[in-house]
Amino acid sequence: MDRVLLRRRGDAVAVHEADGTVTEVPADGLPALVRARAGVRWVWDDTTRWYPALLAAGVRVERCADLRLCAAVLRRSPYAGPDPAEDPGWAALEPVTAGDPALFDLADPADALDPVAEDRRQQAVLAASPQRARLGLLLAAESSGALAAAEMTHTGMPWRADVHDRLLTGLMGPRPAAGMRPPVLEELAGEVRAALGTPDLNPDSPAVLLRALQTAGLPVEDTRSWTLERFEHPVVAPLLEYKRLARLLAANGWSWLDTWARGGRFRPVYLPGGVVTGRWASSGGGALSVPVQVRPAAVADDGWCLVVADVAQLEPRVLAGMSGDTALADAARSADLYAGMVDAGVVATRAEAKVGVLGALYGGTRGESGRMVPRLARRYPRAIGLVEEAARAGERGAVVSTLLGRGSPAPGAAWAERDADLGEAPEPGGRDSDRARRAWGRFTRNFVVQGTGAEWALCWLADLRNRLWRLGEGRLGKGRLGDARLRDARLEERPHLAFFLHDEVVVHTPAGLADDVVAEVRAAAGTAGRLLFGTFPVDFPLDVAVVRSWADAG
DNA sequence: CCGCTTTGCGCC
DNA sequence: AAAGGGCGCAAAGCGG
Repeated sequence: MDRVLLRRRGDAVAVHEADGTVTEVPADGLPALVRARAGVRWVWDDTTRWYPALLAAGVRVERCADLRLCAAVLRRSPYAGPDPAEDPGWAALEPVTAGDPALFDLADPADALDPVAEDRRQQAVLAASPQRARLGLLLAAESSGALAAAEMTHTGMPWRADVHDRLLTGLMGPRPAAGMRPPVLEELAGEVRAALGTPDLNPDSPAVLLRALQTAGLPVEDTRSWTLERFEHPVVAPLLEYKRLARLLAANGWSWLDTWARGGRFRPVYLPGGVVTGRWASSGGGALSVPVQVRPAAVADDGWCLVVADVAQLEPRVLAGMSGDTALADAARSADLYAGMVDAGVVATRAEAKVGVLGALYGGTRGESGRMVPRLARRYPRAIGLVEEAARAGERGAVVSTLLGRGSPAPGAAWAERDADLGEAPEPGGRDSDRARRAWGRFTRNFVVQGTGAEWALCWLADLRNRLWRLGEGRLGKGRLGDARLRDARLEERPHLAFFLHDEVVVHTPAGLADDVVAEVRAAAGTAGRLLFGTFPVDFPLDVAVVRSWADAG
């Protein structure tokens, strides 16, 4: 496959071919060049600096290598090892977003880096890796994720502001003037003030509210809703309702609509590789926590629908695969892994199975979770052994790795942070440091599973992205649009990814292709399983729904 | 006045 | 009923 590197040269772009020849095109000629060369893997410093403009010009890229993201993976990977030859500028390079001043900055730090040398270095590191196949897959998946992320920001999630507005109005009354409370919230605030005998109380202030609650005789140390729920007092009901609505107003109210859901689309900014485990982070709009409450506003365009798919119990299935635990994989043969554990007689109830598995993944030690884990360890020694070993490694300060070779950060500054998080003064005798060590062990325990789960999801997304494109190609070519339109059919005119969150995707598709999309979503999950675990028999069943509104899924 | 931290809560 | 991992965000609070 051709590997062609693009490099900015003032107003032009230098095009470096695999055979070493270099040509230059003016920047505005790039979309045509990229469109003309299907099948190329485009190598560039950072997808966020190249791809949005191509998408805006109607050009979709099939493959790329994102040197920034790949450098970050290699920097920490135990399959690569530290490379003193890396220019530290790569570690300092930040992604950019539209409207970001850095985009228009003449002194973009990316331009001081040498992508040709960096690509050569990365290829050499990969070639020397003892786990070349896995690490190569991870780099490809990470880069593909960068493409998918840019595409989803470009196309956005269909979002009906009118539906969202009706929903808000129905819950809290009409939109108030800036800085005022909506009527229902004002009313609830009044009830809270009356119940506490504090006519001037601002319920938005936790400190003030806490003092008022204590003065009213409630023995609380904080104002969290699950703390309040424990008490019978006239203030509890209106206060909980106030908090629920105030939260919705602040996080996904009218100002969120104004800012993030303009033009009929919600366009979050995804940050691939933004979490140490390899999960994506997001910036702006709170894409990682779109409350169930507002999902009715995500409605497909007329004549289109949403295909919503999520993986049931991704992490325990991934654990079965990476540990080669056939007993756990047997339980995972069931569409409900927890039910599979009950059927196998490991635990008595589904609830026990769930709490036990979560305890194993997160390091739960107390309560029912702590009691369940030893039972699971007897039945699933390889799976539990893998996470226990990851925890022990973290406790002694060692680095752990995902299946494909994403390395955990070394403990160091983070240990000090963890101590600070616990909010306790250092004690002589090492109790705090033991506590920090165990906390780090819980992190590394979870890292290997969460991180490998993120790798599965990346492979799923990458394969699905290509399948959706081809699906659009075939149907548009044969069908309604005809050959002339085919070449010009943009991403947003075909079935496309609209949203992604850890283990869930939403595809926006012409209604007539929905069944094909469902098949492709399932096929892509099969691909991801084989890419990570080969022939090891672990299933990744999906819950899939074809709906008009996101709220109708699940 | 700004910018950072804390609090509380949404998601997987 | 809460616990155990990972996040982002808004408002309030606070220090400079």
